[in-house]
Amino acid sequence: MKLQPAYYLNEDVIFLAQDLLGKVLFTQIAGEVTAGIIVETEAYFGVNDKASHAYGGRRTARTETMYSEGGIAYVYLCYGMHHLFNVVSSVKDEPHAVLIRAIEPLVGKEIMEQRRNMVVTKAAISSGPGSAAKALGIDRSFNAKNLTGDEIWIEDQGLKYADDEIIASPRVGIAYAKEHALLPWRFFVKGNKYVSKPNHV
DNA sequence: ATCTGGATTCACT
DNA sequence: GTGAATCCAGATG
Repeated sequence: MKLQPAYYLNEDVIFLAQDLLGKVLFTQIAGEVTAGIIVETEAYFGVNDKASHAYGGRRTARTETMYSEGGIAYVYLCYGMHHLFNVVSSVKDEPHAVLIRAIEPLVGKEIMEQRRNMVVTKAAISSGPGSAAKALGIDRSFNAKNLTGDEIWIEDQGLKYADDEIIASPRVGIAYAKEHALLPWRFFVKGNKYVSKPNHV
């Protein structure tokens, strides 16, 4: 059920970004378990990706997390108030990562409602990377945590979306990356209401 | 030591 | 549609 370390060593981050759709992301904080089905991701293609913090092989205290061996979390604070959760993949020194952009609440919905101060029937509760992370209680303390531990992990519960239910489109919020902004490295589940906008092709 | 801007969201108009 | 909130990492002096 729980994805094992070998899964995260896959060097094809584009494949991984698609494969993670339908997997279930769990967190356990102070004994409270919450989980959601991953319905939207974005691939960040290591040193060759202008949109990546590790573009050009840049290594700093922050990006060092992405250079680690796959299977840990990379959590980054954006705009001073939003935590963005990424899955670090591939082998050591290959800084590939998958940004989790949206989840569909599955376990601990009441807890997520409290964290987000809105009812779970509202799509906005976990739509968009900042919201999804907040619903699951993820903050910077999760940075570099192992994804096979008991605080945060991902399970395969047998849910698999068909190819025609998965849509690939350009990524969001990275216009500064110029030509790389157009690469279809954002993946989401067609018609799922928790997918962040724009949710058309 | 100081400055700048971002892988965003929410509350208004 | 538009703007405000809000803070850390990275770059520069």
